[in-house]
Amino acid sequence: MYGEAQLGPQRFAAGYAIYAHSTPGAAWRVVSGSVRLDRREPNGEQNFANLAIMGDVIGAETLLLGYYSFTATALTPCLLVPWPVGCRAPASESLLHSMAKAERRAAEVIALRCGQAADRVRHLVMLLAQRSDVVSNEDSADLQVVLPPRQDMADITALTLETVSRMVSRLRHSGMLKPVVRRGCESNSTFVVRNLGQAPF
Amino acid sequence: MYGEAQLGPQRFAAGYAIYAHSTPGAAWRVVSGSVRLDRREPNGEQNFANLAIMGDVIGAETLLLGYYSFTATALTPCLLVPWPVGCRAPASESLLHSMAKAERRAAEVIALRCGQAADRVRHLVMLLAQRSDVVSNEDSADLQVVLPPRQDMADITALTLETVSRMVSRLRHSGMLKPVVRRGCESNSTFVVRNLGQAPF
DNA sequence: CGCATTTTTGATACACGTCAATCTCCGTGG
DNA sequence: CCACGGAGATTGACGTGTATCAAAAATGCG
Repeated sequence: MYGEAQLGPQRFAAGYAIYAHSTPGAAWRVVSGSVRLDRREPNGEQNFANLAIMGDVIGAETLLLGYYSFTATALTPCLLVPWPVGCRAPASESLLHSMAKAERRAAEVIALRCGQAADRVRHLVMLLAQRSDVVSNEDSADLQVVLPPRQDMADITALTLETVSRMVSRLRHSGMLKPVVRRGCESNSTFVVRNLGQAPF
Repeated sequence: MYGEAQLGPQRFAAGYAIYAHSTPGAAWRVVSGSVRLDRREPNGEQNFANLAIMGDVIGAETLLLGYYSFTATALTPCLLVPWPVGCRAPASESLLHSMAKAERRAAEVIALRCGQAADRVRHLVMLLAQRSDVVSNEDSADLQVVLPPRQDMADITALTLETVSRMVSRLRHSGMLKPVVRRGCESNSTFVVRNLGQAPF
């Protein structure tokens, strides 16, 4: 008997290939972290196709096809659990729920690719930012974010890694992003997010 | 008794508002034509969120929520039928099928927003092009396309309408798009598409 | 036919891409 | 412990593709 669906939560390190296009496997729900989905173009390239974050379901197409349509890669350290499992609600309702969420996520990713570079990067940061579990003592509105590598951020926003790097630097200087200090040096991927009076969107 | 789900196929003219965000209604399948979905931003604006073409299901979220999450507008004359109706397959399979298709469509729309302007417009044209029912006598590989207004094409590709207009002109001059003649004058929305040796995508 | 809307075309400006050099961070081995 | 090398990130200089602004042309509608 295959044990895939019975496996428990699974952790993946940043950059880790979670599953590959057209291989068999099951669906997962993203508990924490962020995942990029890529599709194989007719010419063989792998291009960014979608983004999954906390609460999103990935690989649902395997329930119908038996194999994955996309390739999934961990952008940041992430935790996945098999899906659907222990759904109290009927299967179709669970499906509808994740379908509705997927459509909203797709609309958000599409929105990440219009407007000026500064806004795109800022929106991406806000999308990835989560309420910080650790540093919740000082400012109640503070969030934390683990940014993916610059090249991945560039793929998501349809910018270049140089432009993304410049925009992240600008956000740091403006005070919106404050690097977290570990072992005496500032991380360039983990930040405290301070949403200073920016328009809610 | 409400008759929505029992209604038959329905036609919409280009530019017609099919349904509005947060109003009650049912789901539809697009039989022909193209539809844009918009989402209401926190600031009140309506922004392009997704594209639906032949075979896509729109408004599936109403099965769960009872109301629409997006606003739907006809980009070109289109024909919709209620969904799901007369599904021989079990409901969950039909759902999965449309979910998988929605994910692939989202990936395609995301891909329409990267690369150079010329490629983006060309890809959009190829996405909207259908095997022409009428003019199928001369060249077997010829397709036909009804282009949406330039402003809508601009919203979809994240370009400006001026740039889109220039790219369409360029495609016309390159011979890829040939305007259909009606009442003696060339249409600027209906074209015969000739995929001359361009890369398969 | 005349007016409003959409589309086309042109001139100019600038935001971002491109290319390249430098810097930081880590792991490896002497 | 430090030297070395590779990968990713940062910063700068410059060119270009597209946005912007503006005007004319084409189209559709009453």
